Amino acid sequence: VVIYNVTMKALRRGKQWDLVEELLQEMLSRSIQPDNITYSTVISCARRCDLPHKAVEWFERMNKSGCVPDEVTYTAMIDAYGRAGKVQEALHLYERARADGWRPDAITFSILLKMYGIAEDYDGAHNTFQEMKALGVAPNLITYNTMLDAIGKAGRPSMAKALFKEMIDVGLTPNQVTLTSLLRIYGKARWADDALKLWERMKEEGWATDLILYNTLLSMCADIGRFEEAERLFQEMGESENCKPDSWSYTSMINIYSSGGQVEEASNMFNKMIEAGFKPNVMVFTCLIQCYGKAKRFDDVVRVFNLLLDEGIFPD
RNA sequence: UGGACGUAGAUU
Repeated sequence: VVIYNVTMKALRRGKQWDLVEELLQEMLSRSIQPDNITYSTVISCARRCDLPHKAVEWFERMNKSGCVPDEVTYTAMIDAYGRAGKVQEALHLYERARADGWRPDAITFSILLKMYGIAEDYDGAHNTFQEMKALGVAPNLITYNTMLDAIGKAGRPSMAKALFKEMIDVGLTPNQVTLTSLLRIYGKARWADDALKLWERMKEEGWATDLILYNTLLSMCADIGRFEEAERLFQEMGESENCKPDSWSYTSMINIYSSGGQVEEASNMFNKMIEAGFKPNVMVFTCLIQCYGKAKRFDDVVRVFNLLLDEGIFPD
C-alpha cells in the first residue's frame, strides 16, 4: 500500500489523473486494500486536476468499501467540493464530520475560507474566521493569507490592512504570498501610500521576495502610476540571480509604458521581450497597436499587426 | 506515504 501511495503522490504533482486512477484500479483488482492515505491522495489529485466528480465518485466508493474517512480525507473532500463551487455539499460534509466528533484544524478552516473566497462571499469568510477563533483554533500563516485573498476579492483594502496588522501582532512573519496579496489589494485600490510604505518595510525587514512578488510590485507600480520605480525594479530583476524577468514582467513593463504614452520605451521593451525568447500574446499585441495608434505611427500599427498574424494569434 | 494560500494586460 505504501508503495502505491507514494507513487500516486508523485503522479499528483504532474496532474496525471489517468495514471493515478489506473493505479487505484490496479490496487483493487489485486485486492490490496487502499487506506485513508490512498483515498486522500486520490481525492486531492482529482481536485487539482479539476475533476470534482471523480473526487465524489471515489469518496463514495470508499464509504461503500467500509473504509471510514479520517480528518484528512474529510478535508480533502471538503476542498474538492469547495473548488467546484458546491458550498452546500462542502458545509454538509463539514457538519457531518463534526457530528462524528471531529475537531477541525487550521487547515480545514483555511479550506473553508478559500471556498468562500472563490464564491466571493466575504461575509461567509468573515464568519468562518470568527468561528475558528471562537473554537480556539489558531489561524496560521496560510489561514491569514487565504483570508487576505478573500478580502482582496471583496475589494476591502482597509480590512486587509487591519488583518495584516493582526497577523504581525500575533507574531507571524509574512511571506511572499502575504505580501503579494496585500500589494495587489493596495495597488488595485490605488492606495499608493500604503503600497509604497509596505514596499519600504519589506526592504527594511529583509523579507524574502520571489518572482511573483516582483511581478506584483511591477503591476502595483502600474496601478499607482510610478513608472520610474518600475524601471528600477525591472533592472534589479535583470541583475538578480533567481528572479529574472519572465513574460509577465515584460508584459507589465509594456503596459506601464503604453499607458503612459511612452511609445519608444514600449516598443523597445517589446523587442527585448522577443530577444529574451518570450512570445508576446494577444494582450501585448493589442496594447502595442493601441499605443502606436495613439502616437499616430500607422506604419508601425500595420507592421505589428502583420507580426501578430504571422504568429497565428487571435483574440479570445 | 496523505489535506490548505499569492501576480498583469484590450475603448472603465
